[in-house]
Amino acid sequence: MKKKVVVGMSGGVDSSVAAYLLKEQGYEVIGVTMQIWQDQETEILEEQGGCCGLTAVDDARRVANLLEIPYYVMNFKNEFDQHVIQNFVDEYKHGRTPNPCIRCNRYVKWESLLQRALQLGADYIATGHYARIVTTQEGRYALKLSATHAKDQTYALYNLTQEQLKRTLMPVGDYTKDEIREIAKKIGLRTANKPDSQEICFVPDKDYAGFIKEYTGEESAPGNFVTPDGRIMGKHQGIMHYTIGQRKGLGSFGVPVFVSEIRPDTNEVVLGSNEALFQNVVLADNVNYMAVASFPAGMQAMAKIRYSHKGAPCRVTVNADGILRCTFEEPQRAITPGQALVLYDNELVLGGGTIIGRE
RNA sequence: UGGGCUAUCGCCAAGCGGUAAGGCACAGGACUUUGACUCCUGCAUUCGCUGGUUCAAAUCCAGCUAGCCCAG
Repeated sequence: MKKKVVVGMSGGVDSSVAAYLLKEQGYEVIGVTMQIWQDQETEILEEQGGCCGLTAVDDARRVANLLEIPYYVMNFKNEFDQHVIQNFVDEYKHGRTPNPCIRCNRYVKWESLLQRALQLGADYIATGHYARIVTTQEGRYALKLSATHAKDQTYALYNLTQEQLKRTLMPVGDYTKDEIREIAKKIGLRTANKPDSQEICFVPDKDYAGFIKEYTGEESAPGNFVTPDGRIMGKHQGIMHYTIGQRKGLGSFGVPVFVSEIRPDTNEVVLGSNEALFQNVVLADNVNYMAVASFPAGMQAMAKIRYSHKGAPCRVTVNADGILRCTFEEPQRAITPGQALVLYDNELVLGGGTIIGRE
């Protein structure tokens, strides 16, 4: 009997081709678009290529018709609000810089979608992510870099659980983006040239501080820009407008200045030179183990501290409280609390955690 | 009220008679399934104002205005 798979279809090229490939491979494919966030404004902006709007549904439905697979739209707005948006807002209010895509993947795209898929009698869920899933000799599931390292999305997926990975297929991870577009063109997908999505999908105008203000109904509290030694340099608009390493929007001080620290307790934003942004040690919590069940003390790894980070060699130790300590060989720029630390062994994702501090 | 000094883009600042450097900020674009960073492009027909000298002035001269400092 054919294995059944639910494919999360965004209407974009990648997930469309994923559905096609799985059908070719002999799976019984069901297409699903997750409604996670939508309002009048985003519907318009979605046309530039988002992941969760009306045109997404139209495009996905058309692709499903073309592939002759069943297609459903599922509502995950509550789950998205609860696990992604609320956390996003809360993190910013505390002076941290969250990566909502990571939580969306773990809690919405996987946890909730997988649950619904299983209810439909599916064996797997699948997406159009550029990553591969492998099993280790110890029988663990782990993400592996996609065929094109340039287009890799493992960073945003480090937090998936063993149970989730066990039931996941990522068929486009074996191809390059160009190959995927070729396939899309070959099978006549009208979305073959649709641009890649970007920006936070629920804040398409990039004004996330404005979004938080609207969502919470609270004004952001202005405070002081200060030097590392406490001298007041000016007024800031509220802590949530800033992130570590930021240069734009701070005002003129004669030389470039960057946000080096955010102090929610005193509502201060510390400004300093670019050089002051480099540090060697990252502390992280909520560690998720992927390719290995634990990290032996002093373990060597390559670590990424943000999505676009190329990765750098480091040594890792986890203390009794479960706090991960990662010491880089070379100082890294703008280690930012709230972002994820993801550890790699060559192409394999060893695991990762949420950055809570640095030294 | 005498004497001296200074007035060039939002900020800092080159220029010293030959037809307005640069930095910061800002704007737009590129990059990017997070926030940032980075990169590219743009940004004073005009030099406090008014006259004068000169082929030619932000650059020299005079007056005016404003700010700063010293003396009263």
